[in-house]
Amino acid sequence: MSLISVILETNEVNEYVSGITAAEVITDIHGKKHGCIAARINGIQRDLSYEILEDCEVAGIKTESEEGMYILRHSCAHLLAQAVSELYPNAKPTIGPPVENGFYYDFAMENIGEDDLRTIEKKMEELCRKNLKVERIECTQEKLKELYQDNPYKLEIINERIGEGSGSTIYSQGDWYDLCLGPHVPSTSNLMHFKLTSISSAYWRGDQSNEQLVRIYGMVYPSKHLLKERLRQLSEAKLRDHRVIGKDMQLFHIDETVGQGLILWTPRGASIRQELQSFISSELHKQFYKQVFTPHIGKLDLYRASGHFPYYQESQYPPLINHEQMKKFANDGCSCSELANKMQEGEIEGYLLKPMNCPHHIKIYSSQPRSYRDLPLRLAEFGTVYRWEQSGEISGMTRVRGFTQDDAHLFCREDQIEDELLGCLSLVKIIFSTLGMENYRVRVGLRDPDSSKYVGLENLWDAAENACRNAAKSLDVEFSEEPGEAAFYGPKIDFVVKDVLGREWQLGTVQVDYNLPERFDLQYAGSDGKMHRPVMIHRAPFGSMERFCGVLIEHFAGKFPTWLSPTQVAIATISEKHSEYGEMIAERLHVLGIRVDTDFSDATIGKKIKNLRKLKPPYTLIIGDEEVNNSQVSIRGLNNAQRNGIPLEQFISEIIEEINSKNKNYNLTPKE
RNA sequence: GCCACUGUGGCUCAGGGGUAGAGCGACGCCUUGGUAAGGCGUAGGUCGCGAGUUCAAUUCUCGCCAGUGGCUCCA
Repeated sequence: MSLISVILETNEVNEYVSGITAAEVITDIHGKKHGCIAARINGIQRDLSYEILEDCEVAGIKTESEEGMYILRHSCAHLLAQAVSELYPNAKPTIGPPVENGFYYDFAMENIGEDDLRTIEKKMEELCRKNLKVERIECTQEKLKELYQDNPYKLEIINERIGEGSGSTIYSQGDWYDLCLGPHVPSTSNLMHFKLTSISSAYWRGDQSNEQLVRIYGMVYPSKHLLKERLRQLSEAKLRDHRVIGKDMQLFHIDETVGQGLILWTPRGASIRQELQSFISSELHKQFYKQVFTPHIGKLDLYRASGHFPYYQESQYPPLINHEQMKKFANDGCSCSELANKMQEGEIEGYLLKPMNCPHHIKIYSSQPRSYRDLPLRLAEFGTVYRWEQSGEISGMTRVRGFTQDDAHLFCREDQIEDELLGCLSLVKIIFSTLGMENYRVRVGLRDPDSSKYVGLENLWDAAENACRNAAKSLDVEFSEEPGEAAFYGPKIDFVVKDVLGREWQLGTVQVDYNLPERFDLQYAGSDGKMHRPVMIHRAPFGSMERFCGVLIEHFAGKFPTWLSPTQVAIATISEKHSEYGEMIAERLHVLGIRVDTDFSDATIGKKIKNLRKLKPPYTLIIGDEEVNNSQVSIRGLNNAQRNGIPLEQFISEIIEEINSKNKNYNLTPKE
């Protein structure tokens, strides 16, 4: 019996008998109620049952910790798979990892419905109550292949990841086991507080050409309380959802008779968009951008030249075919399938709803000779584009089929790229910081060296990727470099935010493009008297007005700062005899360009306030005898704070200053 | 596009083989009320669309459309 030295989290060193388990060490340090789910031994996650044979460092992993939660989720995924295997003997488990906020498990099995989830949950509860011990068992590759002879998915993993002659581990609980490296909770009884949340299809290994699997999602928490807390959070998040708020506040409307993914901006939403566009336009002016306007369609040949039509044909609205050619096809007895082929082959003439603004802007560039003195040329347009997004993808304002980019194309010399990128990024920064959007991540999308989808010369790609990296560094924000995330024509810098449900959306983007100038043979006269090829930068700091507004609605939970708010001032009168004064105020504010909503009805003041609150006005003016007699207003904020007896003129000058400064609650934060 | 679920007045939702109900909102009357629902009344629905089964379909079946959660895709 030999002694080993164990370094604890506190840096103390204890001596134990070799063969002691991680659990015993942790219990020795923290007592029986240590709240640990697993251990970290020499930095490696281990089961609590792990036997310690040599000198090492030991630390407990608390269940509530991020690490602990992932282990809990992972174990619960196993529990789910066990329940499914018992209820559906033909189901073949594939993989089931923990993910942010929960876990999922993919099965090759018959399709099941939501009711079946409840049955599976019951089975899982039953297995929890059985208090099954979760055990780690070492297996050779041969043994694993034998265990999984009926499961081609597991066999695929075994063959790929586990070398011949070596082995791996399975984790068993009761009669059931799963190929897994662990670690896991000690017993199924640790997994009582779970809920299966949804069901979907998924492709084996995420590849559309592979077999479709049934994916079951769930969540699990160490206590009933935490599970309930999470469910409460989710239902609160729903109230913040831009689709819910958009309806409540009448910001936009989507009508199935207009078309899927086509946004109708109603007056209130339109006022938000208008303010944002004015804001960005003024910033663009400061950076010497030139505003242009271009049509919503362009000839197919234009998009053949740009490459968009052939490359993205599946995700565009079908072309608008010329009448003449249609007639000719009809006379020739062209069948539908022949027509489809002609479209595929590009043998048709007509127009395309523009999927991108760049070709139009390029034609503006090349509409006259350019010299190096003209560069950089920055052409900006709120350009509306149309893309045939997959029907299952369309969602609210964040994924739509017609959207307006705050687009611009910068035509510059190669030596200007980095400065131009910096200018673009500063624009994004100004916008995000003005709106208080701090929770974004920056992604530098690079090419995937193994993929063939990218066009252009390697050395140009390298230069452009370096320029993006350097520009991103200037942001002083952490960024990730992601191979395979580049556009097919060049690298890019994306700004990504999360919505209330935790889904990520790309907003702003800055992309370097050597490809289109080449395709359209763009030129400028250099100082050397020779012709040169400019480089293009595509950039859209908002991304699209639709998506940005959707995200912004959630960011503010509908409570927009005064400069953006669809209703900037609401007015409610105590009784009808105050209507005249109310009208007068509304008129004065309206003339000053302030957006006002009123309620002068005969309802009680409490009711009027309640109703007006649905519009989420930053300020509600209450008008009664006091105010009328003294030319005052009483101001009620959305936070219910109150300032009474403010002279009307003072309120007007204060709110105008607040709006102009784009500050929230400037000088008008009501006293507590 | 794929899988699951959902679709009932403007909104939120109940109901369910015998052609529909509530609350809020709207409108009208009463009330003239000081800070998150005063009272009474009225209007408003081919129960997403189209077929089928049935004596009878909003309810059951099928197809389509749209929405929701995922998967895949995203210039």
